[in-house]
Amino acid sequence: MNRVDRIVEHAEQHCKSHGGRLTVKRKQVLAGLIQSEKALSAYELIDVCKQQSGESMPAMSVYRILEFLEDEHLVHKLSLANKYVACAHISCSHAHAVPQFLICKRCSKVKEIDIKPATIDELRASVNEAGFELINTQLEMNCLCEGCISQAA
Amino acid sequence: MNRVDRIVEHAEQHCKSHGGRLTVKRKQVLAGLIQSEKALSAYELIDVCKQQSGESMPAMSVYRILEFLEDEHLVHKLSLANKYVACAHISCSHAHAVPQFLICKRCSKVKEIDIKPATIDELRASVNEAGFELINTQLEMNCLCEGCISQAA
DNA sequence: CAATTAATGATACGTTATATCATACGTTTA
DNA sequence: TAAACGTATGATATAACGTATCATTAATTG
Repeated sequence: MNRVDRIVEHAEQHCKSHGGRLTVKRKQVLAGLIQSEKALSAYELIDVCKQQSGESMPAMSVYRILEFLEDEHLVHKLSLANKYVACAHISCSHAHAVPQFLICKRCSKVKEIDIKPATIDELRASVNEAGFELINTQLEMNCLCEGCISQAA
Repeated sequence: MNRVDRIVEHAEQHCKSHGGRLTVKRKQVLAGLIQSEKALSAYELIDVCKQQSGESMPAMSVYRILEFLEDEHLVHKLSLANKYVACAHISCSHAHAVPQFLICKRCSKVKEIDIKPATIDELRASVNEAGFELINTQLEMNCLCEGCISQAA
């Protein structure tokens, strides 16, 4: 079984464990995202699905499915790029904190990292000093990835 | 002269100082953003301009003008909210570091803050550890503002 | 197996943004 | 001052992104 299938299988177990159903369509979408190894827009994902399965996938379905996958924490929406990316930790068994995302502005490769809690605390303190309150700590940062840095050089 | 006009005047001086032209239309757009004291979508801004001037402003123009104002650092685009906000420092004479934005998810009020450089450094270090490189430090964070916090309570 | 709930299909529409070509306006300069 | 040039705006079309709604099909449960 290949990498993608293994992850999808984990995802299915995850869903089953609390009554969710990872249907064929949903698997297609998730597999498309995992396969591509980068963030895709909803419409790029439609193309990927079409290529992989032959049949076309209506935009409406993709959005519905992405919403489901987000609720299941299998996919993250990246607002900075208006794209979606498979969670990097689907196959991990332990719980994960809110992740932070490094998004390559050039090739859309995404790295999901955990920033030191102390740094997050400092951030939150700065926010509170300003009278605001963080409602989540999902930071998204525009970056260049290793590959694109060396290409640019 | 009122607050908005004073800021617009500063903006005009800023543009003139290096050959930019803050035309009537551009002033309208900028003034609309300053007036509203929160982030607006391009189309909300069209409505505001229409109300203020009577004549309608084509979407194309607003986008062009927003681009100009961004280039002049008079307006920031907030990707997290798909909205635009007037720079909080137009009237300041000193140079500013890259700002960070606290965006109230409920009412679109925006606070532009400077996070402690040390915190930014830690952030950048985390990013570099992951093999990526920050291409800018404009963080955008989903928050609740003071007003909305107390309302929610 | 009927009833109910969940998922998908189909269609339309709303919102956000860009491409392109034409027109008007300001400057410069001959 | 008029031609020439660059900048700004108008007008129109279309691309890209996302949601609303109702119908239909599939799965689950009583």
